[in-house]
Amino acid sequence: MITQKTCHDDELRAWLRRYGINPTSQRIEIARVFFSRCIHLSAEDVFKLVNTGSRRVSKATVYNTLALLVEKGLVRQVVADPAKIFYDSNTGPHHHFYDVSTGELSDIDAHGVKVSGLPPLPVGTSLEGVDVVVRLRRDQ
Amino acid sequence: MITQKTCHDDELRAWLRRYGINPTSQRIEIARVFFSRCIHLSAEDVFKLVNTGSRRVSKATVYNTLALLVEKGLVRQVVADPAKIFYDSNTGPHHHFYDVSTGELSDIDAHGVKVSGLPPLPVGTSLEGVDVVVRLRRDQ
DNA sequence: CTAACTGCAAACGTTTTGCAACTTT
DNA sequence: AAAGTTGCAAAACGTTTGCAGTTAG
Repeated sequence: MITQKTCHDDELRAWLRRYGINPTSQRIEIARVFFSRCIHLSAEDVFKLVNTGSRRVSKATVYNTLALLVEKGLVRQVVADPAKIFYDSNTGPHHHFYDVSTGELSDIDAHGVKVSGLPPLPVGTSLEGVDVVVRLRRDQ
Repeated sequence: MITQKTCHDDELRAWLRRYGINPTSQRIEIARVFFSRCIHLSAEDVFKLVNTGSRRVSKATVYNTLALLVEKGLVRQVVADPAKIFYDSNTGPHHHFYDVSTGELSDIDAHGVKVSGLPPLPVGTSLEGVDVVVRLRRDQ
């Protein structure tokens, strides 16, 4: 299900630096999993992926780095599952299908999707984002 | 912030029974907090509210009962905060503002709000619901 | 040398679970 | 007695933190 594409470290290093992140070897490993095909990953997924084979990255570093990637805008958090946070390397405007039976998250291109008729924001606040989660259940 | 309206036990008993829930004294206490004004409550909120004064309801029972209320459709879960689940006694169609600075959740009436242009559901799945969470941040 | 980063383990807050005791029929 | 419900404590889970040790500029 989770595929891993090999990327040159130089590419990843450049990507991180472009966003003002010091590219350490652990951060490059973590960046690699987001550069690869699968874009919806929990912290646990990332931890497992970077620790396949001989590499060793601790949980603390995974969480620290994920927080850093979110802060710097390379990756965004998706709150869809009560149990865990997903990290999404697709930072363009889009929404999500969330399969409550499997816990799987998939993209809905924001192209064409429109949310209209929202009331104005409460005064003294500014918009962080609009999340649309379409929850669905697999039929038996 | 959290107000409590007194309700007759008979009313609450009837409400629970209507949904096929055996109305024990603890379940009545928990139902009471949802019958009252405030509709967005975390499990912790409910635990505190039912344990003001002399009443004693354990955490396990709070969680058991909340799960039961969700299963029977008296209350719905709202996933907006990564740290905790909200329970919402407003089961009609509506959406939410979520203030990321305070953790406060407030309703957006679905009246007038329209989500259009969503792609068809994946085959073999059926719709559970569409959640729209407008995340906002308090200005400093 | 210094500042930044990492790993471990322990702590944290929320939620779940096992089980004995208590109700209710 | 049987079935359903409750409370406690302990455990589980994802996440965060403190700090000593390591690495990189």
